[in-house]
Amino acid sequence: MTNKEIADLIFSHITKDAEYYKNLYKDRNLSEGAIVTRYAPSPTGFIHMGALYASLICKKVAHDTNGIFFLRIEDTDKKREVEDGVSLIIKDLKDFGISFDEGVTLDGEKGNYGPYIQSKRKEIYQAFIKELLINGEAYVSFAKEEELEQIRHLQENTKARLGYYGPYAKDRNLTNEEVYERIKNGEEFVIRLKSKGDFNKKVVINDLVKGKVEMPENDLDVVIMKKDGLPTYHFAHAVDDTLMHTTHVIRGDEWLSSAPIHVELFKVIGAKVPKYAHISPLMKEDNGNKRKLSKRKDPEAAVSYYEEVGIPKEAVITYLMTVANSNFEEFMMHNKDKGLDDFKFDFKKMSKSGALFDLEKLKNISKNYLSTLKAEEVYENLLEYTKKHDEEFYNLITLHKEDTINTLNIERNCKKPRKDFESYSTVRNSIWYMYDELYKPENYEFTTITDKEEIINIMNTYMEKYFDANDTQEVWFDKMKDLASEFGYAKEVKEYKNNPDLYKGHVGDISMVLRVSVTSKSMTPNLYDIMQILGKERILKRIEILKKEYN
RNA sequence: GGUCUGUUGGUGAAGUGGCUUAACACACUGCCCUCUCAAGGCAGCAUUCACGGGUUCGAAACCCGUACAGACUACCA
Repeated sequence: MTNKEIADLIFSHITKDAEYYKNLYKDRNLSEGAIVTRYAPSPTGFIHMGALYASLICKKVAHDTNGIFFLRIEDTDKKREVEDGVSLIIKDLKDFGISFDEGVTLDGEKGNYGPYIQSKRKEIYQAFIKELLINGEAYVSFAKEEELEQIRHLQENTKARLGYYGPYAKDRNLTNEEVYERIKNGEEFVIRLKSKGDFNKKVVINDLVKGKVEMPENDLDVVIMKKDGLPTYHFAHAVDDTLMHTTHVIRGDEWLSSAPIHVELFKVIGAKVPKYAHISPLMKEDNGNKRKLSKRKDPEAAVSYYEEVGIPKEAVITYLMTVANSNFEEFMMHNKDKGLDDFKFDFKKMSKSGALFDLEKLKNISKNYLSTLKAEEVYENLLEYTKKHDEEFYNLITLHKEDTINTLNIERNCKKPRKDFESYSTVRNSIWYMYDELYKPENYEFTTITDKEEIINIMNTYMEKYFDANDTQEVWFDKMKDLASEFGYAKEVKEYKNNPDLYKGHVGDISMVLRVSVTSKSMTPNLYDIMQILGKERILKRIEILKKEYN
């Protein structure tokens, strides 16, 4: 009995061969040096940081070279699949500006190399497998779980290498007659690669990130088709990336160890091995050890965390690129007018070891990013954020739109803008006192001058004698000096420091009285601007509140 | 057990045999500036690159070994 008869028995419905598909999916006509990458997740839930990181790199590399970046869904494990998994992936990535030139979309597929969902490619994989079977490159295996376990025990006891290979791969030697019989009897089976590799010989992987890695050749008879007729990752990878003409496979470094399997698989289907880049994962410190950032254990690993805290997507992307390419940060520092698109990604600048995910650094990037926005932009984003997370504040900033924008604009339109906010969620805590509705001081943070009578005297005198809403900042501050002088405080801080005995304090102490009387806070942005926004009536009202408290 | 990979301050890192007395950035500390704050400026923070050998006139860089950490070793990806 021939191999072909076995192949026909199993794959009676497969009429096309590998050659057919190879001819069907012609080479992409791309310019010299164009890189084709793919992001190929399993639909097992929402996107996390590590996935965003990997897809960002894939996209960047492709687009830097006028190449193609496509999305393929690897759903060959039906047990782990999650409902809406695919749309979750697409939406989450889109939120962060990661979109695809080709592949699976929210409404159908786009591109000429589909289907892009592996479960829809069953016949394609099977055509390749059928051919392998006929050529004797693969074989039918009936080994059950218990049998495999036995082999493993034997290997452990005799300190042999684990796995289904060489002398342990008994089903290699099954006669076609026996195979035929057992299939006819309805016995379950898988298809395994009949490996020609030699463990004592080396394969070299020229990895774009890890460099030259030498490993023993694969000699494992790995499963290429599971009993449900779907391929394993290894085989699907070889077939898909051949047919879809992926030039660079960028994936997590947990795959590096199985690269020899993939090299053999590409060879056995008569295809060229793509270039590999095995990237290191984002890590997290855990009891003195590093471990992979985990979606379940670490809240900051969930992409939704940033939306909730109000850290802009742009900051997250910038941070990830900073981690990905160590020279990106310096590039941005020296090219403030340029953006991510102007930067050229380089695998050589990727770290070989996993970086600890640094939330502090991300916050700093976020803070800097927010400081570059126009007040109106901050306002719009703040509206969007509070609408979802802080309805009370949303209503207030909607009602007091102009005041809010003016407040956000304090010391913003200048060379060295303020960097008060690290996220949208921290804005309210910084400017709440600008809203009468929220202004219910529980604690006046007076510092040097704390005498209640003195404070009220200063405020009365200021309002009666010095206040004028039309003053420029310079005039206003000169008046502050006069006010200080009137109460026995030095006009200049230096003057006070030189002759501390001559004065009760200095002009700064007087400003502090005003600041706290009007906002209750000792730390605020420019006082002049704050008072301009509040206006005379509201300032007077606030002084009344203070007096009530202090009488 | 086997096979790979990694290890430079608290963190991310630069570094490709002499320009290194180890960039830069975050964090931290101090000073300056200043009406407070946020910034900004300046300075400090690894006498040394996990450890031990070797090669060399010269090593963080090259070689060997050890330790530690991580990955893989599924009909999961």
